[in-house]
Amino acid sequence: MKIFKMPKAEPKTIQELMQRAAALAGLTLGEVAELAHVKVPKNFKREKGWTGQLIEFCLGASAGSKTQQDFAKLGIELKTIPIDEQGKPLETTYVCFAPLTNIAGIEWQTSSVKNKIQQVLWVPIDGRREVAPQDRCIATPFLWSPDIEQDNQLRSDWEELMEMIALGQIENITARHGQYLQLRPKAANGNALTEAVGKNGQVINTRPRGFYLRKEFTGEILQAFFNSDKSGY
DNA sequence: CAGTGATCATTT
DNA sequence: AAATGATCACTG
Repeated sequence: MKIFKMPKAEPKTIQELMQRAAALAGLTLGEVAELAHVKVPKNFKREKGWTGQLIEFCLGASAGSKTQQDFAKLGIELKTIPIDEQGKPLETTYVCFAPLTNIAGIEWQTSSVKNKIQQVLWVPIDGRREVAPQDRCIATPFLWSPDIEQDNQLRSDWEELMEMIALGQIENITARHGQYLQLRPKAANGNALTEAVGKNGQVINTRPRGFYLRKEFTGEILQAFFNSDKSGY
């Protein structure tokens, strides 16, 4: 049984990060919140990113809204993911904003999506709505990098979506496009607007969009890990 | 407004 | 019941 202690600084090595993460396994959000001296919301209607921020804090990620990975030095992105009793994801996973202008010449290999998910520290957490947030248990965190097949799956979807954007078809893209990577609105509300390319190449205003990993995709990642999990948790 | 962290809630 | 489209809080 590992005892979790709040970190004072950013982890300097992957080993240090993974040790901190491993120490969170089995704890409830309520227990972790107490260690962090914060209150657990009764629901997430008004604090949707609460869990992610808590885990960031617990692992020593530097706060702020940077476009880079959470642990840039280590090249690792942190993602909490809500799961059900079978370990299946309950929500899609937000990756990053989609560029809607000046996208000529942009490529998968250097894209924000590719960069963000090169190496992810997944922290699966019970996300069942029938369980009170304070009682939701943290499962075993694990490190993942896309294999060739997964990279190809995402690249294929990404190229399809980016081509539509480049051709001024942004308004025709729905969340139904993309088998593993989808494009959905990502904003504070429906009034938020940003520039994009219209049907005839003109500048139009549209709702900002973000890339999301479908549950089918993250579900396979989780399943692959749980099937080989030797942690005994 | 753009970006971080995501889940909510209406529609299908 | 599941997925899409909408939304919440906070920081530069």
